[in-house]
Amino acid sequence: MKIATWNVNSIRTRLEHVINWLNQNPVDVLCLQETKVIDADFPRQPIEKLGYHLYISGQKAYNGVALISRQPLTDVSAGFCAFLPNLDPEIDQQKRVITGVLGDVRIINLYVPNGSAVGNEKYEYKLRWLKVLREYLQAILKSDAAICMCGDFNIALEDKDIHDQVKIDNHIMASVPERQALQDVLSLGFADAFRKFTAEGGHFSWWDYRTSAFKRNLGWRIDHHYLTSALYERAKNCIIDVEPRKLTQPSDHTPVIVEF
Amino acid sequence: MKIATWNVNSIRTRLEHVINWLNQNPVDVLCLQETKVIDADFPRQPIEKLGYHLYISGQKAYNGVALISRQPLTDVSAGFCAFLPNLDPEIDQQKRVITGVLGDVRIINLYVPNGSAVGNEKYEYKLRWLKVLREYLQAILKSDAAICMCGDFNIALEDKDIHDQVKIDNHIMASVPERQALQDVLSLGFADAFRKFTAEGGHFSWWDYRTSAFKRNLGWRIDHHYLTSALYERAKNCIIDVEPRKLTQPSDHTPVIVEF
DNA sequence: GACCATATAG
DNA sequence: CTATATGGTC
Repeated sequence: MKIATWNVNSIRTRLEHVINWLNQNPVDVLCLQETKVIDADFPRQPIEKLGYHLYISGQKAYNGVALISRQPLTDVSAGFCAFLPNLDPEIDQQKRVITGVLGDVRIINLYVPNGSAVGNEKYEYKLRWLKVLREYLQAILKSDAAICMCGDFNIALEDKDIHDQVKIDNHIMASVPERQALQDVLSLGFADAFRKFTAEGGHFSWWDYRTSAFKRNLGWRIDHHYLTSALYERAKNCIIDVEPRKLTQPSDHTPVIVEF
Repeated sequence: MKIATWNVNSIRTRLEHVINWLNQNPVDVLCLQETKVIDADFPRQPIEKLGYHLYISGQKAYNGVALISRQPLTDVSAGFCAFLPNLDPEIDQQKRVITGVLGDVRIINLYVPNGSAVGNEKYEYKLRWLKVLREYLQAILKSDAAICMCGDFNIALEDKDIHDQVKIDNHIMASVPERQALQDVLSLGFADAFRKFTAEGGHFSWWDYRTSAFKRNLGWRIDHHYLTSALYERAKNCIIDVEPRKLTQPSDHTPVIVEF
């Protein structure tokens, strides 16, 4: 089973890239983030014409997540409230969570808030959101054992996940509080699939559009697959496909694929 | 000598179309309107690399005219005030006029105000502008005999220059006062090059982007070459090239070419 | 309908 | 730098 994650930065702008990539990379599930489109306007036909099933949770202009699956998924739901019914539903106004089950694996597709800059309002929201994510996973873990939680986490846990031209100190996506908040999430029993196979740094999944960051390979590894232990044991490989970032009008992120 | 006029509706968006068209249509002078760019940002290199000389008068977002010429032009100037120094310079804030001389022909490239809707403020400006144009031409006629005045006039002088699905009565670009204002201009001694060769209606140079107007051929002939009498006699043909309007991301106007 | 400006986000 | 929303123009 192959599960990929890709922040496409607008599915409508990136539709051709996604279709071409799926044709060349027949994964079982492709998790998209930043689809940036309401459900009614999602380009559903072109995906389904390729033989995939589609599950989406989008909004206007921002955020938005989608699951593209070769086989039908079961128990699909969007938002934290699906597993935390007592939660203030306001947390699900931003469409950042969608989940479904394939075989014995629950896939959780996340678009973690970026946070803008350390200390501001959006940063506080990011930390609060990660706390809710932890509760959400606790609820899910009551019923599901094999979980693949993937997506754009907007956090690089280790300095070696970040190019060396940036002052990491208190930088958004690398600050101690957000790293700690993510570690608190992972402490429920998740491990980074990529790090099972690759120890060294210099592997990135996101390069800022600005300052020719990709050309200079000034990237960050912020798109992850976090697996519960039994699934982590089954992981056969986890690779970053840099090719789509080389295309014209690329997303600033590139796909990451785990195989079981 | 071939002189073309083309409202490109943004030279930056249409640069490739213009380059391809020039390669396939080696005219002596191409007059552009609605370049929509300040002079500093005009894509000068790609035009000059093709072997053309470039003379521009642009502004931010709106209007803007340019002369693209195989040979250098002489006596190039922009704005009405170049020939009417006592005029309030405010009239030249909108970049709608550029002129230059090739051989014995003075080319005047115009972007006549659209006028928005009959009776409103912009319409009054259009009528005032056409009065100033008349004075401008009177000044030029003191020194120049052979004049090719071309561009987007935003006026269809005859009903047969307009498709038959529109209520022409008092319609902008067809109202009596603006037609009269243009006739007053032409009465200085100008004649429509296109009508030297083609009497029938149904020939258009502009089709609204909306309501699939081009597909249904619901167009207007509002882009013209008006020639002084001696030059009118020398005119060998005048044709509308509809092809560029068929391209993807086209301008809403298409080129018109006169040959002497 | 397509373009530009501005604002916001990343 | 590359997206989207809104408002203005044609």
